[in-house]
Amino acid sequence: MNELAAVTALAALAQESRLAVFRLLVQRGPDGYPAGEIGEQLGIPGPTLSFHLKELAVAGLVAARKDGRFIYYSPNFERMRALVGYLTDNCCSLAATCAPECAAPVVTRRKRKAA
Amino acid sequence: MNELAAVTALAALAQESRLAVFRLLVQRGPDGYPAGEIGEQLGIPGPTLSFHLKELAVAGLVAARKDGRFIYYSPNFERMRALVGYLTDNCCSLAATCAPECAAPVVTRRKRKAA
DNA sequence: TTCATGTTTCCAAATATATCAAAATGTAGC
DNA sequence: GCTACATTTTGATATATTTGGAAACATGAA
Repeated sequence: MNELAAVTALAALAQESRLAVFRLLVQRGPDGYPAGEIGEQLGIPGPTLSFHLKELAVAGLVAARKDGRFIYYSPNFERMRALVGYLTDNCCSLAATCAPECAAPVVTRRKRKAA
Repeated sequence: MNELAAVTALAALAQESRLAVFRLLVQRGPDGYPAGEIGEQLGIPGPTLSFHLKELAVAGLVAARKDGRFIYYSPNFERMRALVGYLTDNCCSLAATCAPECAAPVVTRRKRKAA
């Protein structure tokens, strides 16, 4: 993930409604929810929700799958993982400062340069 | 870290200049850089930089320390760690989906409830 | 005090974002 | 075809963010 992609993803999550939408989708898992269901659960009117879903989709954080008249939105875990990876790699000091789950990480994710 | 704090921190990082500033400070470490040095390294005019530094400070991501005529800005690693923790806890599916450094996390960061 | 320097505040303009009513699009069933 | 429903697009408006010049503020040195 490059800087532009990171900024885009961060901006997508840096908004109350969108963060709520994304959290809801994460809770739900890969099946996702149709737009209407999301709007109902969070009390967001259609056009507003549509606007926010598009932002999340542009940032690559959610995927849309059409099924009949419904459009199911689901979280892109891979993308989210990439964002967290970017933050830990670039925005924390050394090694595992921002990877709290790891007591003592031994290997990093970086590819070794050819000698 | 609650939702509001998360949104604030995400918004602080969701801007090209600010992300660059924060990355620079992280690279630098706890000693920090005076504002002028940051501006010079990144080519950001004084008033603009001041505005961005304030945003980062309000979000709790940087600390300011005065030393003579200089104001040294340094990253708040604890805060960043909290943000990454929030994201992994709330915005990733199960367990370690977004903690790439960990092959098999055994313990979580959560405090055990008193029995 | 005066000067030079580092940084911020003030201000105004340009740009971007958020919201939602109304209209449009797409789809399923009749 | 028509109707009903799910969702998006349009378009207008309100609000917020970003930018940087000029001026102000703060500090240290002479």
